Amino acid sequence: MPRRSGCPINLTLETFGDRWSLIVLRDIMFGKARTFRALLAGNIEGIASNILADRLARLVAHGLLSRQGDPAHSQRVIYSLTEASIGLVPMMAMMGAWGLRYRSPSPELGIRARLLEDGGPELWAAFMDELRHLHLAGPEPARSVMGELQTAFQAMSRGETV
Amino acid sequence: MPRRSGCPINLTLETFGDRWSLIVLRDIMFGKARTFRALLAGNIEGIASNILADRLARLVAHGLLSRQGDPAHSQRVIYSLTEASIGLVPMMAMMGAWGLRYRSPSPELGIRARLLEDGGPELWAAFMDELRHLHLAGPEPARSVMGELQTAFQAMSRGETV
DNA sequence: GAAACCACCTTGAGTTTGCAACCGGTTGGA
DNA sequence: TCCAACCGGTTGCAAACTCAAGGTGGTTTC
Repeated sequence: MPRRSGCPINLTLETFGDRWSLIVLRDIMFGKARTFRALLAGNIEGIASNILADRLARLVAHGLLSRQGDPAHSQRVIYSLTEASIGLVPMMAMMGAWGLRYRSPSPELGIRARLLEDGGPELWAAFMDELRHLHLAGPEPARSVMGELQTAFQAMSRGETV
Repeated sequence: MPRRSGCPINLTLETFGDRWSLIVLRDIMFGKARTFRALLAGNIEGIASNILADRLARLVAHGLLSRQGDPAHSQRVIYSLTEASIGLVPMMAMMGAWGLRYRSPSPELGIRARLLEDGGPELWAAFMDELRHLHLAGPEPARSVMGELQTAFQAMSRGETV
């Protein structure tokens, strides 16, 4: 694949500079969906199946996802994050923080971005360890950032102030 | 404009989730190009003029750039960053950091990403103050991050180790 | 008065997107 | 043994977008 330039920002954009790739990664990262059907059904933006199929293949080709069969279900395919996509956590946090500040998201979806921003590098590291446990068979971490995000989201959905 | 969802990451993607918008912002932010011609000529990825025209208009419409005529040259247009696009500095730093780590950029272009990552929030804040001075008539800051990046880039281009 | 420069537009071919319907194979329950 | 539900996708199609090349009308400089 010919690169437009060797600039790091450009290389990042060439990898997932479109309107869907990061959405798919977000769903796998925060939404716990790991299969084609789960991603298709769980996506709130309403991704089309052909676009999802294309992006999953592309992300696997770029090394941001790995693809393995489920031993129990011969036709089920499970997608996992890789070290490269887990490395996107800080960038996701910053993107969420920007959207939170300048684009007025819905409150219950914005709370996760706020927690992720406020937590800073320490929380990102804990979350990345958790993702390594879930996707790369890393050791089980003491802290569950996923649980904290989930709890805050549910509280917010009930209309509480966090 | 109908939003696909209220998720902050999605809203961010809807604003500049394509292969060129951030490239244009990068050139204005780090490359000091402020006019159509300068952006067209200075862009190392070879952006086409119609794409540049489209993205400039779109970025202005989204509030990421402002557009003003040059009093000295009636037909010259000068584009400036806004508070919202200056707020992208941390995200740009993170994107550069990811590209640096996982995409092996060219050394002379990678050095800026490394400096920006290593500098952390303190350096980002200094850079943002400098951009406010250059684009929003803010007070002149004591530190010139732009100069530091430039110096490092030139040293790297000469083959020195930084 | 001519040449260079200015922001941007037009054209036309090729690519990508989004939607809806569909596919053959697998699984779990009756 | 049958069947409905589920599995990861694929196909056809129209609309939208992308791109390079070349051009536009006007302004500034020499």
